Amino acid sequence: MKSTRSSSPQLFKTTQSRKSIELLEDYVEAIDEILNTKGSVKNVDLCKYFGVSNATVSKNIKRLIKAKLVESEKYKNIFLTSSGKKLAEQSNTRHEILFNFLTKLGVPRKIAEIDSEGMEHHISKETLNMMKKFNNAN
Amino acid sequence: MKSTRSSSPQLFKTTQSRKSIELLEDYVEAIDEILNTKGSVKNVDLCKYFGVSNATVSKNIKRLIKAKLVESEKYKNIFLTSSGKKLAEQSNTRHEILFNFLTKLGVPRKIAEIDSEGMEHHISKETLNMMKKFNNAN
DNA sequence: CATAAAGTTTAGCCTTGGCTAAACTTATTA
DNA sequence: TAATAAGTTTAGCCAAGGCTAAACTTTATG
Repeated sequence: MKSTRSSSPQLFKTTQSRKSIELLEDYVEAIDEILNTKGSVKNVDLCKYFGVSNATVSKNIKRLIKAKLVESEKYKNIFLTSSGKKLAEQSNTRHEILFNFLTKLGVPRKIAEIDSEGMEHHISKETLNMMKKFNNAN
Repeated sequence: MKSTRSSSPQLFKTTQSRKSIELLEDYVEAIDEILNTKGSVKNVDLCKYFGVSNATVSKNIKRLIKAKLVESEKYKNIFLTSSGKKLAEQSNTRHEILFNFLTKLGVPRKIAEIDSEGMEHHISKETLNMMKKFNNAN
């Protein structure tokens, strides 16, 4: 019943890089979603989505461009590159599996949405596969 | 089957504060664990645990002291205050529920350990309760 | 018990991801 | 179409959480 866990020094990821990957993933997911709902994406859409300032979005879009995940000309619309699209789809799939899993577990949709948002960057392929199995069986 | 999720602009937490809480929780958990295994905690123990430099630990310990979660005199052992202990216990409980849940779901221990480490700060009370139920039923 | 080794803190640097204010561009509208 | 409004970028700030190198304290050893 208890199944005590072992101490886990240094399974801690290289924090700097991990965090910035999270940000990139969140952005491509958001851009993909906004594209699918309103057809185009600009700075202001992402401000609203993330609840941050226009300056912050502008800065982060530059990071995405440098990472070759999005394309955009000054003052113009924001697009996903093909690798941006690929990443967005991967993130989305993960997100969906997790969200479905939580709702099937009995978590209310609203809360499942928040939790899956938070957890999605911290789940291994293996765990995700187990969740998929669970989803299919329930 | 699909159960599409709603777009979730601005369920994004106030990132700055959230992150620093995560750090505090990780530290009190680590301190608690080290205390329970080797009886005392010093800078070097936390360096090994987190895989960061002595300078980083020193700086973070100051944050913990400012937050009244630990007590420590210069160059001396590190202790948890009563609120530090309380926080450590809460974090531990969460961690354990999550870890047990993942293993019961079929995730290998090693991976469950890593994943629960990453996810524990992003799980709501509600989801945790569902996991507890699942644990008891399986 | 003096000196070397080990451990801790401090100083100063870097990057990330926030912010506001100001400058600049695009869109609207009188 | 000129003037205003709306949107975007830039500049410059801040805090968090990393780092190394140097200073300082504690512990161990010859």
